[in-house]
Amino acid sequence: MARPPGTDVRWPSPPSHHHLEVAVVPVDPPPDNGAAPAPDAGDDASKLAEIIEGRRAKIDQLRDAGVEPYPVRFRPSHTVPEVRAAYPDVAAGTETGDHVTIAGRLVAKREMGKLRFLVLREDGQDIQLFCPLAALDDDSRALMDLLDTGDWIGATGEVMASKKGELSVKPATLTLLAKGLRPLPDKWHGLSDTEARFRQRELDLVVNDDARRVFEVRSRVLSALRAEMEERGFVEVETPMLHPIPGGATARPFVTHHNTLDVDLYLRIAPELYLKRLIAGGMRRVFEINRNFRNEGMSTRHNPEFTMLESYAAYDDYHDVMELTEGLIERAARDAVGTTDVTYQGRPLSLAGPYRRATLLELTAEATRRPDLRYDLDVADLRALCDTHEVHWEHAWGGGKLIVELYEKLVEGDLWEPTFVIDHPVETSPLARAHRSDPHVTERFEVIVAGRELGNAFSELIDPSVQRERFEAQARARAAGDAEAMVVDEAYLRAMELGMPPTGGLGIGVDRLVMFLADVSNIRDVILFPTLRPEQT
RNA sequence: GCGCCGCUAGCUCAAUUGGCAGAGCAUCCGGCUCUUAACCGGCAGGUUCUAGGUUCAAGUCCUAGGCGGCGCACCA
Repeated sequence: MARPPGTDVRWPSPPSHHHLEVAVVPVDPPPDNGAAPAPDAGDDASKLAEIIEGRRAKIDQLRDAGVEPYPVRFRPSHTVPEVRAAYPDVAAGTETGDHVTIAGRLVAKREMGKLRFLVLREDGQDIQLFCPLAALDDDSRALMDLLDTGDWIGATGEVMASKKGELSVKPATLTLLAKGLRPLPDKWHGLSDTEARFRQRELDLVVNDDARRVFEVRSRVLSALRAEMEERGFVEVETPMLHPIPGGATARPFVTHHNTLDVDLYLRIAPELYLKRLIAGGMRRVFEINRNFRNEGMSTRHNPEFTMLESYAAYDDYHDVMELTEGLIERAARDAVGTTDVTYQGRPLSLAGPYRRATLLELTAEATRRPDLRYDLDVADLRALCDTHEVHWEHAWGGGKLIVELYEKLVEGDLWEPTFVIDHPVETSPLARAHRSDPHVTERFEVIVAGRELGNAFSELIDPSVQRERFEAQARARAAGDAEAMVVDEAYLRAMELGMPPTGGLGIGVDRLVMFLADVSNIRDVILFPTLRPEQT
């Protein structure tokens, strides 16, 4: 929460991280043991307050008995998954003679008089603690009665299997590692309230196996992308998140302010311009995986901060980048889920290349049944075509923009299998170079998967004079009221004037790639702490 | 930004045309040495998201607001 001094994110307004917690139900402080004051035990919920108070009382009892409820260190000999893996089949009712020390969160207790069964969870895997009270030392037996689900505990004992064949550890000692104050969600139904899952991701991770699975997939995707890039000779770099002027994409930025410099800065909407300056400087192949921020609408596919992979490779054109894109997506799929043949939202999806390649113009011509479709058709004709298909248009738009709008409305959503939609018009592609054989379009592609844009790439524009003209056209659009249009970036132009080799550039939406591989439909399910309105009380 | 839907105990959910707010799990108390959604008995737990309104009576109907989900718009 604490921001570095001197920064102050002004948009959106800084959330109040320390709204007053008014204790409606008074909670007696623990008697004089120096314990921290109650965080917020006394919400309006009396039952919750009662539970928390009961657990505080247990902490007092523990301290009175000389047990530290929040000790400093613990050394397990094995993780729970390691124990499970090491003893795949212990015959029912047998003891192995092997002793282990394990740790985890207590997630269930089943008490049968003098025999107790505890369930310990670590790294998403459970193991049973088989606890005849007689097998425990005195301290552990006393501790047993003060344990609650949610507590972190350690256990040392023999690996065995119960009469029903459940792999178990029979502890001789139990150690409290951290006392939990709050109850766990329902052990059977778990936590299904979506808002609670997003706001309290830690709870989601404790009780929902699927949440853990999704973020494991995400982690493997990130590793796979890095491995593939490195194997292809790319160097990972980090470029600024604070930009003096927003650039590299058409999007509305977040504004912030630096106090010492007394200048407004923008959270980056794309790293593109900085990465290309590195290419101009002679770094032959670079990539960055990091956050971008766009101050625009939120939806199941858009979070205000999202993760992009961007890469630039000297000497390459967009055909090379298509090959790279296929390699990255295939690698991510294989490493993250073991196959390129996945199921997304109940429908099969093959991520194995090579992907279909089709021009934006031919796809749109087909969808509109206008084989004569061209970018230089009379604008009135194209506007009429938009009207026919109920596509909104504006007078400022030229033929390129009109055809792109038709494409997005009529074509994009229906492209299920991965498709390279290539050769976008110059009008909507200010940073891409003109096509080598068609002046109306650029050497650009978008890779579409399951009807959604997953990546965007082009043969980069490297001619500084043309780039200046494109910037100036954008600046005119901006002056005319287009808040997303680009501004002239002189520092970037200066780098291009130094000389930039032919370059192939790529951007892939990592969150969306994870969505396909984890088979989830809401981007918030692949972002640990998605942007939400601040909680109010 | 617009539309639709949702919000009831710590969690998951009920509550008939507007008629005494309930259950399961969890908690608390008692019992139980092979349970695994353990079981059995008992106690307790509520600002029904908020503020107004209609009504003899509102969880339920009306108005405004809050938060979330989904769809549309915008974008990656």
